[in-house]
Amino acid sequence: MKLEKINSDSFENYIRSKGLKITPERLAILAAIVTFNGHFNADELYAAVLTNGEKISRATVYRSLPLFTESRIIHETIRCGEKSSYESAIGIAHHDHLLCLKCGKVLEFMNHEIERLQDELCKKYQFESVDHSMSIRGYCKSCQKTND
Amino acid sequence: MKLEKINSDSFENYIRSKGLKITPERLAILAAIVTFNGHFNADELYAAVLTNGEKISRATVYRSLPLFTESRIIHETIRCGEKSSYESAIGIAHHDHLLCLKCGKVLEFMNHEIERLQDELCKKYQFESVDHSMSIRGYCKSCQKTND
DNA sequence: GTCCTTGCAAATTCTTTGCAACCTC
DNA sequence: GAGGTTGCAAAGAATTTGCAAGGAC
Repeated sequence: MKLEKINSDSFENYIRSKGLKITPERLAILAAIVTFNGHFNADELYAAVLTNGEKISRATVYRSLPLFTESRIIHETIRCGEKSSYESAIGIAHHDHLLCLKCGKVLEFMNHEIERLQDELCKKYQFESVDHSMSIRGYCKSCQKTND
Repeated sequence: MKLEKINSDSFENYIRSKGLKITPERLAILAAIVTFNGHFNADELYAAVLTNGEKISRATVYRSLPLFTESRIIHETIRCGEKSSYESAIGIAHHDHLLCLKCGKVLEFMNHEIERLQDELCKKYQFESVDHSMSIRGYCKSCQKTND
């Protein structure tokens, strides 16, 4: 798939530009990241790599996470109670989140107008944006009824 | 100060409505929260309570955090690398964040238009909003020059 | 008096690190 | 071959929990 190729390229470029090395472990982790459509945490990523039949250690996953965030393959998203959570930044339309405090459901949405305002803001503050996350916490439709 | 009274009331109402109890420890923690203008984490909150001359245990602070978030006195904010971070939600105008990936600086801003759009979105999804956080990651003005 | 809370210390959970062997460039 | 990388197991950091004693209502 085209998108994946582009992304593995950008990862490899980053790695090389830093004088680091492409290893089978890192490629296995990248492959696992690509399979995620939504959010994942370190442990889920580790599990996904194992599921793919690759044997690596948890430490390697943890050590690779900064490389992937720095090469903008993934980014850290808000944590809502749990551990650090990441999200693949590739091949997915950017979106923001509505988090239900009751059932834990995550609704994703995308609003061009908000995106545009964010760009304006960055301009105003002369801030070079890399990515952003927005999340609204509250109660989803079905939890409002049962809300105590 | 008026604001503080209002907030300690809302905390006490919440506590009572749940059949829980107002304790000196909880009040000491609330008092410490009020002194924060910005962000803090569990340990900083614990330290602040001690600084105020109150002797409580770290476990009590951890156990109280959910109570304060549920009563909307504080809310969890995005974590950027560190531990869970909280922010007092009282007496402070709501704002969002620009996080510099290089120097770690946090710029705060507030944009009414974005707030308004968020409200619209919630309406559209029939989502009852409690609070929200938005953060834009990137490079601040001074770090762009030295950016490698 | 009942049931919630606290402090303590131990237990968990998540993440990082030291080190010797190993692999990439 | 030099220097980055890995796995392992141990170390660390943050947070949670069990339990007996204490406190709020």
